[in-house]
Amino acid sequence: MARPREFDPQEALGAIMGVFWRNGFEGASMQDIEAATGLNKQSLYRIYADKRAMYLAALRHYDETEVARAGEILSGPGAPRERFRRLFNDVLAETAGDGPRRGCFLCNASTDEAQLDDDARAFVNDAMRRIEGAFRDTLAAAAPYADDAGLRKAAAAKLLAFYFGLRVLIKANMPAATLRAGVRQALDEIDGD
Amino acid sequence: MARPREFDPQEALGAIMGVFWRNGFEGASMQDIEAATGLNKQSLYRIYADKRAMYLAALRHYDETEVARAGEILSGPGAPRERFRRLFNDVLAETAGDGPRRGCFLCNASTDEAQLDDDARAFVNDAMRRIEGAFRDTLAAAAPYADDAGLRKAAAAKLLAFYFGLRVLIKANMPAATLRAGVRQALDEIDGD
DNA sequence: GTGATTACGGACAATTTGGTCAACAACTCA
DNA sequence: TGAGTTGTTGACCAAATTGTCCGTAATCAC
Repeated sequence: MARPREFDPQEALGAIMGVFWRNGFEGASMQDIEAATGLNKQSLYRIYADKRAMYLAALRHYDETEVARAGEILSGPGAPRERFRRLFNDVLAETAGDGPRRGCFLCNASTDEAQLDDDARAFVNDAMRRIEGAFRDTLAAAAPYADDAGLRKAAAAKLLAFYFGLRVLIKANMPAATLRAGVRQALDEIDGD
Repeated sequence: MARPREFDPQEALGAIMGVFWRNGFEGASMQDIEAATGLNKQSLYRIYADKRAMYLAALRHYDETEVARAGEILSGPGAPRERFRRLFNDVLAETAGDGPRRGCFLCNASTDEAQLDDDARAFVNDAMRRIEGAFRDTLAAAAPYADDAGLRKAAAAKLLAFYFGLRVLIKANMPAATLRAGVRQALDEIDGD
């Protein structure tokens, strides 16, 4: 008994995520969000209480799409080294074009930390822990990590730092060749068949 | 023939750096800077043309103090592994207290990218390249890196990503024990005596 | 048609932002 | 003493910020 919604909320959320991902919280103005979604403030404020709610929703959306995508890659077939190769190559793909490099939304958000509320901070930290867990699970697929929880934890932590650092360097416009060499080196150090 | 300056510009610059380091460019208001330096806007604007000049000066100051400190650690005595151990331990020291973890100013700045001008962006990128160069020079101190430029480049890129990733994870409040394990693993993979 | 909901545009308010200006006090050097 | 510079305080401005409100058009169910 009412006029139906004409836009797709998920599509709008994707656009919102893009803006925050690129510009950060303070750096993204409502004007930017209006332009990216093609909606105006009223329609947006009907869905979200305020700008922070939009940011939190964008973080969740990132988690459900990009982080989930990494999880799927890691839970695919093959030995750990092969799985990480797919993951790192997927990340390196961002260096292909010459468009702007967005890096990792979680890293960006954790840098925005000062401007964020506790909810957002906790969400980011939790998402990073979950990625670490996925790294550990991936390593557990083969020897020598399968039988050595300590080694698994250490290797996962090392790869996690490498992973985020890689994304930082990508955003900082490091030459792709340098990054590829680093990835090759990191992959070579993953044991197993 | 004039009233002398009553504050130490270097000291003020250190305080300015701290504010931008913690809060980013947009996140740091002039009020914050006034409070941190103990000065008021007029005194600040007499030294710096505007807020961006302050930010750029803060980046330079970071380069001359913190980045230089890393360079000194790396150019110290010992085999490459030993030097990187000192560097990483120095970075991990930030996890000791329970104060706020600031992470790496360069990483934070590169995230602020969208808000920055070309000068700041170029400076950050250049500083990262110089750190990469220092990593390469450090590896060149011993076999097998001394004789293999390709290996040196790849290992330096890998360690660079690990280094920045480590600082991201520190800022994201990763447990110190996890990070120490990752550092140990990364160090073990550095070849040489 | 009537009522209800949605979208849009513009106007609006309240606050905060970076940055400027003026006036006065404090200090050094000649 | 007096000229010249510096620091401090406070007022002030123009612009941008988030968020609200109103009026109008469009679209559904009844």
